[in-house]
Amino acid sequence: MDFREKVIELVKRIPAGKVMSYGQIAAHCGQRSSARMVGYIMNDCAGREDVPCHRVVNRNGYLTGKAHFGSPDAMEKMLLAEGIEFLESGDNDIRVDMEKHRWEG
DNA sequence: TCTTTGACGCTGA
DNA sequence: ATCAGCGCCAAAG
Repeated sequence: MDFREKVIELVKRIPAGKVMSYGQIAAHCGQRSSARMVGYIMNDCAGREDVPCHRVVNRNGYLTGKAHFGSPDAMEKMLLAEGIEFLESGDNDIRVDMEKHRWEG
C-alpha cells in the first residue's frame, strides 16, 4: 500500500458535510510532515468525481486549492451544497468552520 | 544529477 | 496577534 493510495482511499471515505486538513490526512497515512504531498496528490485527482478533493482544506479551513477547480468558486459551492458552513474574516476571506465540520476519520 | 516549485504545518521570537 | 524559518518529498525542467 502506497502512501499515495492511502491518501486517495482516505479522501474517498470523507463523508459529505465533513472536511479534513492536509496534515490530518498525512498523519493518518503515516507521514505527519508530508502534508504538501497530499496537496500534490490532490492535484492529480482534481476533476475526478470519485475523489472528493473539495473536502480537503488546510488546517485553518482556508480553501487553498480552490484555484485548481473549474472556477474559483466551484469548491465553495460544492461545500455549501453539502451543508458545510463558512466563517467570514473579511469580504473575500472565507474559511470552513473546522470546529463543526472536521472529520476525524 | 541538481534545482525549483508547491492545494502544508509547527515552533519560536 | 504576527512573522520568519524549517522540515518534508514528489515531479518537472
